[in-house]
Amino acid sequence: MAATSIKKLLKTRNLKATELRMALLEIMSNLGKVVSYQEIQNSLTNFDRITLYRTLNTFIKRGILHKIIFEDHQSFYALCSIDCTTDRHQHQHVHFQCNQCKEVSCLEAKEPIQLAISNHFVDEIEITASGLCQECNK
Amino acid sequence: MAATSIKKLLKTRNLKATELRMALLEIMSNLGKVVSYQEIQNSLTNFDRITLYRTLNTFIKRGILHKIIFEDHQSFYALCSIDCTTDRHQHQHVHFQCNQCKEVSCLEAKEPIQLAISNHFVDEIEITASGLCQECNK
DNA sequence: AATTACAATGCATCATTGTTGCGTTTAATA
DNA sequence: TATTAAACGCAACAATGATGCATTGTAATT
Repeated sequence: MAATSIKKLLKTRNLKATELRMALLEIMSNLGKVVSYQEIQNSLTNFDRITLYRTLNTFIKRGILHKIIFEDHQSFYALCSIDCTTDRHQHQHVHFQCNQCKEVSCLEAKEPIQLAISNHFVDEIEITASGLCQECNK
Repeated sequence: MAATSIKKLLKTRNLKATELRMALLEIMSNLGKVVSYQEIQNSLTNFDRITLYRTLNTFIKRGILHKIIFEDHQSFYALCSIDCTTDRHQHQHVHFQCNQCKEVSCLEAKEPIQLAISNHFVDEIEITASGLCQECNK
């Protein structure tokens, strides 16, 4: 994603194009995958921990990023699809973590994921799976 | 669960029946629901934080408890079904959190949950959903 | 019932992350 | 360029995760 596109994205969400925000989105789009909090920290230089914390939360709230939590409490972040808005995240995918290489990926579902539970109103569904990824399964 | 049953359970997992372990399992089985880490701490008296931490981890490793993590990093714990062993957790259910009362429940699936991803080996699947529970949806 | 072995505890210690308040700085607009 | 609200950066604190190690307690044996 070019710097101008990033600025446009931020503008649509009523967010100022600050240094850390630009750097973060550039890293995320360059890596083009799900990244761990660790990776984000390692990729950034001269940043304030609290600002990063707030930036991530802001991005999640505004539908720019989404967060995935696995059993070991590690947080992962991924750029949202174009459908996500400030109001609502629209995810139709499964989050998969490879037990071997520990990489996380978003696997798009072909059909909307449905889940009916009697007498419950189901708002959001999150599916995480683990096993071996394409590479490690060879 | 009676004290003798708890002792038996611990014995089958090669664990000593210590005070905290007995107290923890008694609380879990009395409450008979998914409990948050907070609730566990509040229900216990005179306990060491690190011992509790290790006890929970031990129980998870031995297939006595399973842990559920929601977006807000709060941990929840539930007694495993009888099928879980030291080697492997066997869960065929969905974890549901109510957005209103914040209660978490395990909803048993009628059929085994399957998920096929091309070229991946899928080992474990975890489904979490949120919305309104039976009570709050009235 | 006393002895023994080792599992489990309790304490110290440190790291990481989450969270909030507040004064200062900066981006975006006029 | 001046203005203003948003965002930052720092301080401070809480909660949890994690490990080492000496001490204690459980469970099996004698």
